Amino acid sequence: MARNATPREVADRLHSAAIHLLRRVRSTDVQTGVTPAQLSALSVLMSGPKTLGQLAAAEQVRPPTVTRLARELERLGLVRRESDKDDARVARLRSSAKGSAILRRGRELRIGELERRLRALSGAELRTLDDAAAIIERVVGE
Amino acid sequence: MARNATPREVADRLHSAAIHLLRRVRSTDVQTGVTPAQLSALSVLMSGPKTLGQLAAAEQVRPPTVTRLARELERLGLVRRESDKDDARVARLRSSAKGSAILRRGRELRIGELERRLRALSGAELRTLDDAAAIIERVVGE
DNA sequence: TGGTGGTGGTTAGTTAGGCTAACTAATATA
DNA sequence: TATATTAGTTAGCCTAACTAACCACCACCA
Repeated sequence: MARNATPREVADRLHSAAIHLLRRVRSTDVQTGVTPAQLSALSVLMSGPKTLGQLAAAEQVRPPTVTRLARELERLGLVRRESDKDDARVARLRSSAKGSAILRRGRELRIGELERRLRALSGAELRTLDDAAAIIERVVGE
Repeated sequence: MARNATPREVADRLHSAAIHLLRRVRSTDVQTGVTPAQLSALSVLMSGPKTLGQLAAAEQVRPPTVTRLARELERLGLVRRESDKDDARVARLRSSAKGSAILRRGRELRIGELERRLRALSGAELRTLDDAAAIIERVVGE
C-alpha cells in the first residue's frame, strides 16, 4: 500500500494546486472591464462602507495609493464618497449599484469557471474538496 | 445528516481557501530579494530553458514584458541567454546556478511556511489535502 | 530564386499602481 | 490654549504592465 504523504510533500502539492487554480479563475477577471486593484477594492467594500484608511489596511497599501484608487472609482461611478458627520477628517467609500453589479459579475465569472470544472466530479470527490477547503481555512487562518 | 455540497458551494469555498493559502505563503517572498515577476519566471525556467515566447505564454504576459524581464534577469546574473542554432530569431533563457539557488530558497521559504502549519494535522487530514490537490490539478489542468 | 506572408523578439510610448516626503485640515490632549 | 496626533491629499518618482509599430528572420511557392 501507498506510504503516507509527509507534511512537506502535501505542502508542495497543495501549493502548486492553489497556484494553478487561481491562475485559471483569474483569467476571467479582464471581462469585468475594471482593473485588478479596483476589483479588489470593490470586494472589500462589499461588506459595507469603509474609510480610506480601512481600505488601505485591508489592501495592504499606503494612504496615497488609496486616495488615487478612490478618485478613480468615484470617477467611474463605482463608489460614492460620504463624509462622517462626527469627524470631518474621515471619508467613507460606499459601493454604488454599478460597482456592486460589477463585483457580482466578477465573482460569477470566477466561481462559474471553477464550478463548470467541478461538475464532472463524483460526490465523494466534491466532499474531499470541501473538506480540504475547511482544513486549509483553519490552518492558514492564523 | 449534512446535505451534500453543490459544485457551486465547493467552488466558492475552494476559491476562498486558495486565496488565503497563497496570501499566506507569498508573504515570505520578499526574503528572496527578487521581485515576484522574477521569481515566477525562474520557476518556469526550472523545468528547462524556454524561449521568450514560451515564457510569455506561461506567465500570461505580452512579449515586451518578457523582453524587459529577460534583460533584467540577465543583468542580475540569474539567467543566461542562448540562441537557437537552427532559427536565429529565437532566444532561450536558461536559469543560472545563482538563479536556481534563489528559486530553491524561495520555494523552501514558501513550502516551509505551509509545512509548519500542516504538521499539526492528523494523517487523515493530510490525506484529504493530498487527495484534494490531485483532484484540483486534474480539473484545472485544461 | 526572389518576393511575400507569418513568426519571434525589440523599441517607443502610455498607463496603472505602488512608494516616500511633505503638506492641510480637523481632532485630541497636556 | 498651545501642541501633538490623525485622516487624507498633493507632488514626484519608479516599476511593470500594455499597445502600436517595427526589424529580422524563416518558409513557401510561382
